[in-house]
Parts: sequence; structure tokens; C-alpha cells
Amino acid sequence: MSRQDSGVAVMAEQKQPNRERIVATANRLFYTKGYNQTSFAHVADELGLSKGNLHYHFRSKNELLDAVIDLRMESIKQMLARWEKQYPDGKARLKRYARILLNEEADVVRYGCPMGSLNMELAKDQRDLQQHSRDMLELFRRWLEKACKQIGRRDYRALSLHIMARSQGAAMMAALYADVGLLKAEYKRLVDWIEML
Amino acid sequence: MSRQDSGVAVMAEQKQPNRERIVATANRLFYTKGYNQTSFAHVADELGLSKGNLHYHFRSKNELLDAVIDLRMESIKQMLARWEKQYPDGKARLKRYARILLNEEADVVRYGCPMGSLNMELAKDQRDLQQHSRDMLELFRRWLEKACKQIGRRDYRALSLHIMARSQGAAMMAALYADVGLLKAEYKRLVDWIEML
DNA sequence: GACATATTAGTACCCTCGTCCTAATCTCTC
DNA sequence: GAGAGATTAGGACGAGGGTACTAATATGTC
Repeated sequence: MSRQDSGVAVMAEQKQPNRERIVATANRLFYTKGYNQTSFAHVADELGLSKGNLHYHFRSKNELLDAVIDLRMESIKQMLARWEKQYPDGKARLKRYARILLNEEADVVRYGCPMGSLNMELAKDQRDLQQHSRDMLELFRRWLEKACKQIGRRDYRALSLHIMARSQGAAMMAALYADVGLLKAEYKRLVDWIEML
Repeated sequence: MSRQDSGVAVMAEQKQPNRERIVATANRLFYTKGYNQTSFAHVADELGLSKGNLHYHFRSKNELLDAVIDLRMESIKQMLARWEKQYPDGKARLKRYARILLNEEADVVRYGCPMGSLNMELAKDQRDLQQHSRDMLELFRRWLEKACKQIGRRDYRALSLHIMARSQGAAMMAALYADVGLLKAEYKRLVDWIEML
């Protein structure tokens, strides 16, 4: 019997287990400050926990990174499954993907794409860590690939990569100039292009 | 009378002043390892110099970063000036820009775009440092803007940003998958698109 | 209540970081 | 060659990094 299931349900006040709170906070800090610029102490301080506590749950920083990526991947999978139900049409799916950056535009403009920027950081002399981060982007790519197949394109792989490149470029430039307008302009171009496929 | 000009010319064996060697090495390490992951000690070790020596030439790491960016900007300016002579036609200029990533494809595939990745790194909680890095990209953007004007486009600013976004996206995806093919594919798409303008 | 386990706090360890200081050495000018 | 200034080496420093260890506390089971 796990902890949350035992005793009277405290419902709203039931606090999240520390392990999950740690992953959630690390997730945010890895995004906003960068992986290398975030320390165990940062995460612990934000939560009012001790460094030793974090080390109990995650023996190393890599392990914490893995947990963060697992969390993101889980959330991505759920989102993609939701989209599959909401948008039966292939093109509609591609457009929905394009719109993703607009959802979190304030964050994207400040910190870039969470996946892209993390991956770029790890690509530099930390290739071992990069692998897992790549898996995350592959979730999207394969989903896009499926949608491209669905609209009868034979170059589905190339198309999926191109669409991701376009959205990565948009996120990058928007963060560079800290300008939401760039995000919207690139979104529009991309959607128009998808429409013409 | 400066040091290099004095005395008998040693020509080929004349070694670069240490200051320049430091900037050149820092430039490479900031690119391949990332700014935050590169320390004074790394740079000093590679050159067989002491940390104190580096501190003599650059009192802080920011100062070294500024010198690196200045070096890059100088080289960019020269390259753009060369291109202006070589390619009088606006579209040819845009295409030449698109080809830039193919020049250094081996590096781009491993470390991404030198400007984009640096900027992304500094965008995360180090906005003060980001400014100078942005100037570097602005050199390209204004040059593209001019070429767009030249071919009679009234949306020259938007176009210049879009072209940069495309190349940034290409670099990002190529580094993500460590695949030169992606770079070439995106290059081809971009050139075709420029041709249709 | 007693025990085993899971969790937490606190701290100690060793390393690297960015910066700074001092003393030696080199280079050029006179 | 003597003196002045530029350059270099080497190490000290305080801070913070990731990791590990120990003791205390909370939790669940019998």
C-alpha cells in the first residue's frame, strides 16, 4: 500500500511526494537555467529540502536528468495521444504540432524550445547524456511521420524532419530576439506551407 | 613600434602573440564545449600557459567572451564583404548565405551553429551576456535584409528573419541527429525556396 | 509498542571554478 | 648594461560544484 493511498484522503491538501516535486522543480530549472547551470543545491533550496534528501532519491545528477526526461516524455506521449483523438485528419495534426510553440509562447521567447535547447547543451561534449534527450524529440518526429504518411506522402521521414527543423528554427529566433512576433510569423508560414502539401 | 614589426622578420616561424592565441583557443572551446563548460584552466592548459597569464590579458571571463565575439564579428564582416564582391545578385547572395552551414558541415553536425548555440546558452539566465552575442547574428540579418531589398521585396525584414530561422533550424536538427544529410536536405529546400521568391 | 524500512537533515569531502596577488622573467629603449 | 614596462608562472583565496556518509525522524507492519 503506497503512502498516498493510506489513511483518510486529504485531497487538495495532499502534498505531492517529494520525489515528484524534485523532478518537477528540476524540470523547470533545467529549462530556465540550463542543465549545467542548475545544481542540486538550487533544486533543494527552491523546495526547502536538504541536498542529502535529493541525493537519496537521485544518486547522481545524470539520474535526475533521466527522471526529468522520463517525465517530459510521459507528458508528451499523453499529449500526442490526445491530439490523435482530437484531430483525425493528417494535415490538422501537422498544424496542431506547429501551434505547439504558441501555447507556451512566453516561455519559448525567454528560454527557447525545452527539448531543443537541452539537446544542444548536451550535444557539446556530453554526448552520453544527449542520447536520452534525443529520444524525446523522436517521439514527436515519429508522430509527425505517421501524420505525413496519412496524407499520402511518400517522403514522410524527410517531411517530419523538415517540420521539426522549421519549429526549432522559429523557437531559436524568437528566443534570440525575445520577440513573440517572430514566433507567430514563423507559425503562419509553416501552417500555410502545410496547407499546400 | 609593436612587437611583431621590430627586429628581423621571422616570417613563418613568427609565433602569434599569446593574446591572440588565447582568443582563438577560447573561441574554439566556447564552441565545442560551450561557454559555461569552458574554464580559464581549460584554455590555459591547451596552450601550455598559466592561468595567471590569461588573467593578465583578460581580467574576467566575460572580457574573454567579448574578445571572442569581437573576433568572430570581425571575421564575419570580412566574409560578408567578400561575398558582396563575389555575388552582385541578391538571390545569389541569399543562396550563398544558405550554403554557409555546408562549409563547416562536420562541425555543425557535432556542435551546432556557433552563434545560435552560444546565444541559446546565454539566453538562459545570463541575458546580460546575450546582448553582444546577438550583435553577431544581427550582422548576418542586416546583410540578408539588404539582399532582400535588392531583389525588390518589401517584406525584407521578415524575409531576413525567416531565412535565418530556416538555417538555425537546419543546424539544430543536424546536430540533434548528428547527420550531414539533414543539413544538405534543408539546404536544398531553402535554396529552392529562395529561387521561387 | 516494537521493529524494519523509507525518508529526511546536516554536514563533510574533494574538486574545480573565477579571480586576484606576488615574484620572476622577458623585451625594448636609452 | 641598466632601467622601465610588458608579460609570464605559480599559487592563494573564497565560493560553489557533485557526491557520500551518518544520525535522526517518519512511516508501515506485526
